[in-house]
Amino acid sequence: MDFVSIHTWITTLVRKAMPELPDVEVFRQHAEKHAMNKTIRGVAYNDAGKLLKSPEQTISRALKGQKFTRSSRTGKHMFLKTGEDRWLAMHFGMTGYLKYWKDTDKRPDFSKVIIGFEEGSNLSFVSKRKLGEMKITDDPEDYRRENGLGMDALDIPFSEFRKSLEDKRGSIKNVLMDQSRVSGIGNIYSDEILFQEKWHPKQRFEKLDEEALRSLHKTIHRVLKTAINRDARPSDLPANYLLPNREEGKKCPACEGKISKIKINGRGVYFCPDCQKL
DNA sequence: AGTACCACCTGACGGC
DNA sequence: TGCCGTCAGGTGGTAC
Repeated sequence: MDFVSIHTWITTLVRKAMPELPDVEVFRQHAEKHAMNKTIRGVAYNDAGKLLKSPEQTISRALKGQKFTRSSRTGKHMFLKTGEDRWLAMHFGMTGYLKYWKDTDKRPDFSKVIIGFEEGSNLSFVSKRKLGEMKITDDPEDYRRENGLGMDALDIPFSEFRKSLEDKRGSIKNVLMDQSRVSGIGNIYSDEILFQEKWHPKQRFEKLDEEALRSLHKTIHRVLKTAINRDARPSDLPANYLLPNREEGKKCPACEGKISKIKINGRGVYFCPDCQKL
């Protein structure tokens, strides 16, 4: 193994916190497993800056002395209930994640907000950059409406899927990532879905027929579910998936071709030009 | 309406 | 070793 391969291998291993739907679902499960029904002693803020969309005081007041009693998620947004009509809403931007920890030497770097429980453990909102958000809302459903979020990509039945996209036009890549129609799919997983469906990213969405739409809907569900079952670690996805090989020039897992990279709206898009023809 | 591009932020990495 | 340019999975706004 040469140096470049070793380097790629290491970055693949340590790469984490890719907050699209599967990642946020794993954060939610992590919170559900560790952080529920424990009395909150207080909240500490560390360079949280513009992450906070509610004042520190509002967040602290909503959490202190309370317990998280429920969790929910829509797309890439997650919610923890702290009281009657009080929910902590979180979005993780490009680098955020949640981490439950006990010993001080386990505190993650870049813990922007630390929720401390009376028993001595903590839940960190970790983010290297300040692109995510945290706020208090009285109802996740209102929050969803206010933010113009479409139905969750994992929950949406086919009839709703078809309806919410019926007048939609443009590249299939952009359509999949439009959070106002179907929420939760980002740049990474849209690449995987298109690879599985063998659509070129620039395929016009409006050209898809009923059968193609049905297949797309099924594949969205399958890909997201598979990722969640593997803790949203791209390197653990099945061998016939694109994501473990999402790198320019790498061998396509389905044919003898090589993976290409193009730009769409300034985002890096990876696909196999032999499998995914326009 | 769809697309391109910039801005928001800041760490990580490659090249020199 | 260090400086500098480039890039990154998020969203939102603007201009065409």
